[in-house]
Amino acid sequence: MDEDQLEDRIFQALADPRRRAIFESLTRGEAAVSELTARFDISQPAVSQHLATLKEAGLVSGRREGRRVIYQVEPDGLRPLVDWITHYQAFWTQHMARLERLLEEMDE
Amino acid sequence: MDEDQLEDRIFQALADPRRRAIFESLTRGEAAVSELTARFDISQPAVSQHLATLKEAGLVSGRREGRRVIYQVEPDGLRPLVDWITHYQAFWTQHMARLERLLEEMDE
DNA sequence: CCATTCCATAAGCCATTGCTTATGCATATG
DNA sequence: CATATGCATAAGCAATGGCTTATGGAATGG
Repeated sequence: MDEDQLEDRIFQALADPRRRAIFESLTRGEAAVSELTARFDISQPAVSQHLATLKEAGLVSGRREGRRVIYQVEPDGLRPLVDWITHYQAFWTQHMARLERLLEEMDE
Repeated sequence: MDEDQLEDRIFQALADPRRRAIFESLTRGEAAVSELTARFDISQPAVSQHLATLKEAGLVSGRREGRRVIYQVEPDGLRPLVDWITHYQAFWTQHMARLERLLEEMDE
C-alpha cells in the first residue's frame, strides 16, 4: 500500500473518539468483538466497522478462535505516526528531555 | 480547555490531508493566508477555515501584519499528540533505537 | 475620502461518515 | 441435523465536514 495513503488512514482512524477508545481498550489487552461490544454502548456492527477501519490502518489485527474473532493491537501500527512526528523534530525538540527520561525508564 | 477535548481537536485537525499539507507547509516557514492560498488550489476562505481549525487545535498561531495575517507553527502544538503516543510506550518500544539515534543527532 | 487589498465569517451544497436494523455465513452445541 | 451464537456486510438515514460564492470589516494607498 502507498505510504501516504496509510498515513491518511491512520490519522483518519484515530480521528474518531470512539475508535480511539476501542484502540486504547485493546492496548490493555486483546479482546473479542462481543467483549468490546459489551464495553461500549454501541451495536455490534458499529464495533465491527470501527475494527475494520482500525485494521485497514494497520493499527490492529484479528484472528479467528472458534466462533469468536480476537482483536489485538498491531505493535508496529503507530510507526508511521511516530515517523510523521519525528519528521518535525525541530518543533518538538523541547520534548527531548521528556523522551530522555522515558529512555532511562526503559533501560531498567 | 479540556485536555481530552484538545486531543480530539488535534487528531481531527490532522485527519484532513489538505490541512496536514498546510501545516507541513508552515513547518517550512511562516506564511500569510494569501501565500498559502497561492500554493494550494483551493479558495481563500477554504484556507482560512483550515487555518482556524489548526489554530483551535493549538497547532498554529497567527499574528497581524498590516493587512496580512502571518501564520506559523506553534512549537508546543504537537505535544498532546506526543503524549498520547508515549502513553502506549509498550507498543513502540521497538522504535527506541530509532529515537536514540535521533537523540544522538540532536546532541550535535 | 475612495478604491483596493487581505482576510474572516455566513450560507448553502454535496460528499462522507457513523450509526442503526436486517441479513447471511461460519462455527459450536444439543 | 437443527438450533444457537459470534461476527461481517449491506442498506438506509441523520449528522458532520469541506468546499464554494457572497459579503463585510480592517488596513493600505492614491
